[in-house]
Amino acid sequence: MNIGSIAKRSGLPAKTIRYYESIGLIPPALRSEGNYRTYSEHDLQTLKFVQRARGLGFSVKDVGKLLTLWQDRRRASAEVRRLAQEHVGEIDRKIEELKGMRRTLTHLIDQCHGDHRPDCPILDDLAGPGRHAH
Amino acid sequence: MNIGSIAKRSGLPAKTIRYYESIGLIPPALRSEGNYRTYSEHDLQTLKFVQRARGLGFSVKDVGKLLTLWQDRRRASAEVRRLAQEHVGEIDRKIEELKGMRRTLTHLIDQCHGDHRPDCPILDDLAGPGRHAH
DNA sequence: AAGTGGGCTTCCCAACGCTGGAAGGTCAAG
DNA sequence: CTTGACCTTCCAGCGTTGGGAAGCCCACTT
Repeated sequence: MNIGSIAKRSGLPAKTIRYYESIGLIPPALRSEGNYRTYSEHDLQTLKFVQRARGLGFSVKDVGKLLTLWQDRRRASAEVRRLAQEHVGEIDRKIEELKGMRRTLTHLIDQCHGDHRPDCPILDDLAGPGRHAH
Repeated sequence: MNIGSIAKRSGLPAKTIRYYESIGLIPPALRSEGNYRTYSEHDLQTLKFVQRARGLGFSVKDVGKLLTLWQDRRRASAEVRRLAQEHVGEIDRKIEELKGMRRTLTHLIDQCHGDHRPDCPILDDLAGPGRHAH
């Protein structure tokens, strides 16, 4: 299986697969006589694993840890659980940050009549404190 | 006022201010005899504006647009409002994406006993369909 | 045998928004 | 005059790709 086929089947672009190899996230692929990367079904499983973990927002670094744990049959599930929980914590922080922005913005938008006139509470607020109460 | 002072007062690191100047987000600062950047109170207002807009998650590019609108006394507030609404849309998309990840992760975490044993539904799920350890 | 077209290779550059560091100039105080 | 804090420019890198150039490989047709 060449990189194009495994790319389609794993859902990861060929470029990304080469990148993951270059940074050591996945081991170097075997090469054919013509120097093409060749992949097995097992490699496909690995790449699918990576794709799903990335889809859940894990950093490439954390995906590396997960891969190691996955391949270690003696790992403690607590370790995986802890990684996942930390990640949920990060996600929660991001959500809260975004919600804060959202609150402020919608509040400002509500106050802005949004017509042809230049008066604009949004800009007024960005321009500095003391012009509007939140 | 040198860059260090305005950095402290605006909340933006000196490096960042130089960077903003280099990409044209803010106009080049006047220079002292010794080639130091010198800033006025007006510049401070501009930098504070930038800092607040960035804090609301606007991209540097959009901050540029907001600055232009801010300085144009004839602008229509509708333009600003539209920019802000688009930004809220982006924020909503990000929040939904994160919430989706969060849902999946917490579901998996709930199923993982998280002790010393190797059995781990989180990894089983990442490994793909049909591989559930039951 | 030669050509054609697609896939593969490596390498470099761009993107985002900074951040760090090196090498050196300026300034005020002791 | 020296020290040390501040400033200058330039270069490089972070993370995760995506784009594209230049060239090799392979299977197919003519």
